[in-house]
Amino acid sequence: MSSDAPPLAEVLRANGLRMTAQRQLVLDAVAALGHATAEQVHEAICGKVAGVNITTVYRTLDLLETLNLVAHTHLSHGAPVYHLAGDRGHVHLVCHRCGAVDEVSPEVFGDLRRSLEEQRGFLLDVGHVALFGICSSCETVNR
Amino acid sequence: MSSDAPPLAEVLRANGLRMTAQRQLVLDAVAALGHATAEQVHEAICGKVAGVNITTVYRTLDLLETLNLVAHTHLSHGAPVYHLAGDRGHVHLVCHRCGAVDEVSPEVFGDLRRSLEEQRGFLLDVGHVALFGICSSCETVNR
DNA sequence: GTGTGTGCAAACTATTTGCACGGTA
DNA sequence: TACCGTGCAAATAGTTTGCACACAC
Repeated sequence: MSSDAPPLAEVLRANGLRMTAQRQLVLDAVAALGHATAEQVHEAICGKVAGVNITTVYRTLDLLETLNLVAHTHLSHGAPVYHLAGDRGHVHLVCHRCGAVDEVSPEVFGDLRRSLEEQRGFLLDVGHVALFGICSSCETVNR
Repeated sequence: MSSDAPPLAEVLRANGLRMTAQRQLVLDAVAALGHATAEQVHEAICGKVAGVNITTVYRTLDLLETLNLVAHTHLSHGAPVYHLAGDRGHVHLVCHRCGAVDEVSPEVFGDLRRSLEEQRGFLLDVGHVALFGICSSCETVNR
């Protein structure tokens, strides 16, 4: 599970980049939150230390994505959601009604992936997929 | 194919709304474009007649969606893409590399849908799904 | 004539960019 | 010391809202 904590300093170093507190904070926040928007990451960091700018969060998320430490997915309203790249391959289930985000194993995509590749020559990127629908809670509660 | 052109005037009338040139233009543009952002719809209309405001396009798309004449899907970068509600159920394949948008029948979701419902009680809304990956063109051309 | 729909402009949210300063290496 | 990274503020993109006028009914 937590076997491969990303060696941030090393990765940065290897790319001629510098290790900074902000970068560690952003990476930690993403890891802690599971999946979160840039704004949510910013808020989480502000809860710990003051003075980290939202701009820096955006830039750092972008950087971390380039370094393949985090990845982003497009959920509902267009706010990209970031998560650890190690989590790549998990699929988001977004509830239309309550907005809850659940995750499933990409294994459920097995057949679909094969079909798309055969029928369309389309190489599905499972890690970037968001599925919409009604979650079990909402389904039970209402109507 | 074009058997069920939406009777816009009727639907509007039935809801106590008024028929206007703008509303017809927006609906026509969505139908003609297949899937397009609000801005693209606006541009398409401006190509025909001048003087239709982008604000009106947004408002009209929203209205047409309420009337179930069009629906929107979230593709890549956060700009919602509108299409005829009759097309609902088609699935978007978005290419990470070239941005091309292809469509497939929701039938390919058959098994997945069943799995999600059984495993998670999640009712998949196929019409709102966008899948990301590499399209056949990009796959062939470049590696 | 009456009230809805539209156009214009401004407000708003989310994100990006420019520039000077501060901190890492 | 040298240059990268950050903070601040302004710019940008996408979308929404307020208000007065115009048009559908």
